[in-house]
Amino acid sequence: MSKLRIYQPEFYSKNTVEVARELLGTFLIHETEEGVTVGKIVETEAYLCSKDPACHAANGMTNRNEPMFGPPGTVYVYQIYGIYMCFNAVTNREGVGEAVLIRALEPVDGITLMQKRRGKTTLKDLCSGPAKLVIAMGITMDLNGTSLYTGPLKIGYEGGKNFGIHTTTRIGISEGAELPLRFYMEGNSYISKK
DNA sequence: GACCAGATTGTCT
DNA sequence: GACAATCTGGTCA
Repeated sequence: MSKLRIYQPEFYSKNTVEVARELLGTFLIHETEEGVTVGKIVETEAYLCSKDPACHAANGMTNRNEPMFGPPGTVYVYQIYGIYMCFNAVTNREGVGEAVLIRALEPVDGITLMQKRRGKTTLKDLCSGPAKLVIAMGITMDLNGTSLYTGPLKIGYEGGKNFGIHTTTRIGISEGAELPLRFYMEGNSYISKK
């Protein structure tokens, strides 16, 4: 993990679908006082502003989705169903309102800390869902609006990629559910759903 | 294994 | 006042 390279703003400034695909196989790193946790991203979803009723930004900027309209590489964390939270990486350009939802991670480092936070020991249960990985990584609303290249939460990569990418429809939404905007790493057993 | 109901609260209409 | 980019734990097979 020592030769991880952190993605710079230019990486997030591209087409949202392209960023969602390229994020697969990269590493999410969170440095906290409790310790460092690292997970490999194995599942993502793209949320496009235009023609995507499921996107929070589809109906313009509100108090909640304001970070989505920030510069690319901004962290967008929001609470859902009262008790859970989800983590997004803002993409495209400032003012557009698009982002990539991180849906699942494969635990890489700081696993005992993840197990402590989750109250579970099974590796596959630690990060196999958007709300689970937020808990395992120790992500909170404090990170909302921070930067993925200067803050404590970062995304980096190492080496090349050698795996297939599956494209399917998204999960857990009522509108725009037919759009093929979910991507996951082929053959990985840490995704949220097969 | 599959299916289903309940939890619980910020945000928007 | 209704809903939401979910998870968990229960039941039934």
